[in-house]
Amino acid sequence: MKKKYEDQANPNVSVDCVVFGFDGSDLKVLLVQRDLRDNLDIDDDTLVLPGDLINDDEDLDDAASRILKGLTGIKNIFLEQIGAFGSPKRLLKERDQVWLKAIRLEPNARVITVGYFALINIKNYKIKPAGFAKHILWQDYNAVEELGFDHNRILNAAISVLRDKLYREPVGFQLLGKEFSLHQLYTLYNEIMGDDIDRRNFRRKMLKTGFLKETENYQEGVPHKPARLYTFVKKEFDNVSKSNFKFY
Amino acid sequence: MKKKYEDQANPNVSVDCVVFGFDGSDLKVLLVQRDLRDNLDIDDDTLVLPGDLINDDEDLDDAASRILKGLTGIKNIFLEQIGAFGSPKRLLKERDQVWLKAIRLEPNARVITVGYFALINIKNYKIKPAGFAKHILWQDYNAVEELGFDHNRILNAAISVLRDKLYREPVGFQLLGKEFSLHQLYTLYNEIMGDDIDRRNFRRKMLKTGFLKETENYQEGVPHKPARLYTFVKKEFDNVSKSNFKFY
DNA sequence: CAAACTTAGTGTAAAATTTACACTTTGAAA
DNA sequence: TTTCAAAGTGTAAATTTTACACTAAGTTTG
Repeated sequence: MKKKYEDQANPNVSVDCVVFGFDGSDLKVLLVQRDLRDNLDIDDDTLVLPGDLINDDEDLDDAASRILKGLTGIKNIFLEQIGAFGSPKRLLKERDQVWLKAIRLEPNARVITVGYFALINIKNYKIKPAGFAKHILWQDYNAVEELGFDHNRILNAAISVLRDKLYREPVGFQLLGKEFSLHQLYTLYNEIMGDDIDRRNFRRKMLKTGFLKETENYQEGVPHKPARLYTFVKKEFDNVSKSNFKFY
Repeated sequence: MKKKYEDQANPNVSVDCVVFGFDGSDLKVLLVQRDLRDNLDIDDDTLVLPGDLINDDEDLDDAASRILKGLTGIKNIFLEQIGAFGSPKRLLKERDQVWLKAIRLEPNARVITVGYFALINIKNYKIKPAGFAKHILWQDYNAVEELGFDHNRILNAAISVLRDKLYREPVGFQLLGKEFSLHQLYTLYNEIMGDDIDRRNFRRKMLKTGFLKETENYQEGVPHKPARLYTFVKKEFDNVSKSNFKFY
């Protein structure tokens, strides 16, 4: 099944997206089983990052958005480029070649890919069980094994960028709901940064800055004392960030 | 004059390099006057970043090295990718179109470019006056005006990356000679970071870490007390950097 | 309904880091 | 020998970071 738009597709440039999600305790990545996605009748359960060739008249960012829209149905996801991956050998694994020959008009073309990373709130954009569910899955970041193409490399680059951004930009909130408890934020940082952050110090540091606004709402349905929920106020962060604020 | 290797060139992917140098007081960028470089008889004094289409069998990093080797004659330059630039409109300025039509086999091809930035010690790699000098120049970073294509955008991205790296990685030493005075290092940071760093505190912070090794040499030929020269010891830095060391 | 469980929520003191700040020294040039 | 330019040097105050442990509140279980 060749894609219908492949006649506008540029054979040499693709985009691949690392979509991170957080389920409250673990970091997840969105992966695709490419043979199912592409309806191929080949023996290949290889997982890959969602991606595609770009169209000739399409901006790179737009290509990434298009791919994510196709997967999650949602536009306006937090999305940022992480760089280009262009080893001439990046498509030479045997199974990758089989896939390329089955799907691409020019399977031998040199393809460089541009990596993106996206952050979404898993609960907001639940993958629809029908159709999609067969070939798309949230996998625990720590459970990811060998992916197709050079996608492990892209994933590694993405996690570095994510850690870096978590450290100095208010991107963690993208992974949480609009309202969240300090504990959820704490767990997120603790999990992704890998460090062992002091819970009390974390709380104080976050609250002191003033960019977390207390709501009147509390957690519901939890089997313990419900935590107060907060929202992130970007305007306040912009003040703080000028003074070189660092998250943990 | 079509380039001789253009038959191996991939028409859709190029590489552009932002080469930074430091002359002791100002940050410089290496620019090329493209009509002279390409021996074109067109009325166009547009300056651009050094760059070229990649070859089909060539890694992106290698393409960047090739370009820099061509310009400076030197391999093993500090070189790092800063990302892909792929707006479909990036080549549409009128003068850019004239140039493309004069030089490219496929002047209308969609080209995405991968930006690199390089740091070199100006004194080590002086541009040879013969031949080169006509079309290549070190320009003060602050004096850069409108460049061809989307190269101002690439330059902006590069300076951000440079500042970021100077802040947390020992890359400043790439811009200096093997032996340097603390004052030279200070000037470099002060100039590029734009901040007003306290000289005494800077000295102390740098020395305390232990990755600067005192030599027995002093500046020569300066009309004042000559400063002691230091070298950077990477091994020592690697210890320090684990504890999340930050330059200014 | 009482006990057990789980997470929420809170303060302080010591250590480390950052900041602000000014005068003396040394060599070359005038 | 005077002048000039940068080299080189220390301290005290303020701020930030770190380490650390108990009580409160709601749910579940026996």
